[in-house]
Amino acid sequence: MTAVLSKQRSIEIEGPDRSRETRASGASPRFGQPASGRLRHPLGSASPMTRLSNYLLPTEKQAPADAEAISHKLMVRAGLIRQMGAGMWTWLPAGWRVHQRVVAIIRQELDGIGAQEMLMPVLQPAELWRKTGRLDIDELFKLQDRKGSEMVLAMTHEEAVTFHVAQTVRSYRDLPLILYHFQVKERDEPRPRAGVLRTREFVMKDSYSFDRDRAGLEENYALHIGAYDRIMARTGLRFYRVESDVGMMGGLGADEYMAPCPAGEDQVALAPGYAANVEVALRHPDIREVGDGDAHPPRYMLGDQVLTIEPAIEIGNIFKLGTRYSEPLGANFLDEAGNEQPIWMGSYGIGPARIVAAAVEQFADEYGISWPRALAPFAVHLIALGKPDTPEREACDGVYETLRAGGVEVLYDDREGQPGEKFADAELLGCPLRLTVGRKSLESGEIEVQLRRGRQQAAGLALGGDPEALLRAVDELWRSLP
RNA sequence: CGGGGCGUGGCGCAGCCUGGUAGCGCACCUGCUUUGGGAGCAGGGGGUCCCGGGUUCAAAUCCCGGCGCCCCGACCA
Repeated sequence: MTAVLSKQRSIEIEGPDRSRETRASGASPRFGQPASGRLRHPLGSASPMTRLSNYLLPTEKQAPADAEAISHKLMVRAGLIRQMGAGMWTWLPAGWRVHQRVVAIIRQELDGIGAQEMLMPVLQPAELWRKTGRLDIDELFKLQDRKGSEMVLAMTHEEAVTFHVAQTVRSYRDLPLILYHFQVKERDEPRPRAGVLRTREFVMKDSYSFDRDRAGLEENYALHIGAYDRIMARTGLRFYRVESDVGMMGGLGADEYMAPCPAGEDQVALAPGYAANVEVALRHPDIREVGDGDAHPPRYMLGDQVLTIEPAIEIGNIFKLGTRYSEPLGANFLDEAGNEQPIWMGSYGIGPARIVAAAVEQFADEYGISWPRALAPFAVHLIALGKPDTPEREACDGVYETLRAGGVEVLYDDREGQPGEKFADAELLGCPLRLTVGRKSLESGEIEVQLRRGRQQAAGLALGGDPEALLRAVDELWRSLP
C-alpha cells in the first residue's frame, strides 16, 4: 500500500470524528467486522469487482402494481430489494451495501461513546418474557420447540440483555455499561406496509445502558443523544429529534428521531424551535387549534407561530427505562455500602432499513433514487458506451481499473446495451457520480461527469492522463457532493 | 381487527361476463444490423392460469371452500 493510494481511501465516508482511524463503509459488507479495522482486502487496495455484466442488479422499468410508497417502488425497481411475503424482504447485493453503510455509521458512533458490540439470539425461552409481563403482546411470535417448550422470537432484546447483565454484573464497579447489537427483530405486525418501511422481520441496532442510578442513566441517555444526532446527520437525511410518548416500553422519558417524507406513518409537529410527535404536541398547554375547527387538515398555533404538521418515518427512538426490566429480571448490583440496588437502564433503537427508505423518499426525483453520498451503494457509476474491443471501451476499462485500484467504489456498466438504457439504470440506482466514456470522450479527451443530485453536468475529467490526477479529481468531486 | 381491491411466464397486463385447453408489451436466448437517452429485423425459450373440491363431454372462465398479496383505517416495544 503506497502512501498515495491510502490517501485515496479518504473518498470513503468521513465521520465527524477524524481522530479515530475509522474508514467503515459498505465496501465491507462483512457483518461484525470492527469499524476500526481495515476494510479492504488485506493484500490489495482495490474495491471488489463490480462489473454490471456480472452483478445481480435486477432493474425494472415498471414498479410492482401494488406498490404505493416511493421508496417501495424505487427500491424494487432499482434492484435493491425483493419481496418474499408480507413484511418479508430480501436485500439484494446493491441494497445490502446501502444497508451496511448505515450499519457502519451507527457502529462507529456507538463505539465512539464506548458502547460494546455483541450478539444475542432471536430465538428465546418464553419464560423470560413471562417474567417481564410481555409474553401476551400480540406482535410477539410464539412457538414451541420439538419437546413442546415454549419459545418466542424476540421483537426486541430488553429481556435478553437484562438476563445477561443480571447474571454477570455484580458490583457498582461493573457499571456503567453500554451494550449493543445488530440483530433481526421479529414482529407479527397486523399490517406490514410500504416495502421495507414496516416489516415483520428487520435488522435493528438496539443498545442498552446500565447504570447505578438515575443520574448515570441521564448521562448515558445524553451520550446516546449525541451519538444519534451524529449518526442521523452523517446519513445525510433531513431529520428531527422529537419528544415522544413513552409508549408500551414504559419508563421515564423518550425521544424519537423522525425523517420527514411522504410515506411516513407518523406525524411531527413543527414550529421554530419546537419539534414533537403530534400526540405529544397536542397535549402541550400552549398549543391551540385555530379556525372554525372544521378545517381539514386542522390548523394549530404555538404561541404566535403556526405549527406545521408533516408526515415522517420514525428512524430511531431512545427510552429511559429506569428499572422496568431490571426489577423483574433481578438485574441488581451491590453499591459501595453493600446494599443491593436495581440497575437503571436505557434502551436505544435504530432501524437501518428505515433510514435507507427515508433517504430514498427524501431525495428521489422522477428519474429514480438520488443517494446522499454517505449511503450510496457505489461512489461512481461508470458507463461504457461502444462495443467491446473498441478504443472507447478500452479507454473505459482503463478508467475502471484506475478507479478500482485507487480504492474508489465503482459500479462498472460494461454490459452490451443501448446508451439510453444505461443512463436510465444509472439514474434509477442513484449513485452520486455518473462517469461516461464513449466515442465522444476519445475526441474530447474527457470523461463525462453527471452529478446525480439535480442531474447536473459537471466539468469533464481528463481521460488517459495521470491515474493519480484522475483519482484526486474524483476525490475532489466526491467531497463536493451532498 | 373493520372496509376495499387483486391473484394468468421475471415485471406490467388482456382473456373470465357469453366454458372449447392461454395471449400481448417489456425482459430473456440466438443471429444479423444498430450504438450518446430505454433500437430494428428474423428466429426462439419460459406459464401447476394461487390452492382444493364441485358442475360439465370440456373450467383461467361457472359454483363452494381455503390461502396469499396490496391499499385505507385501527394498531404500532
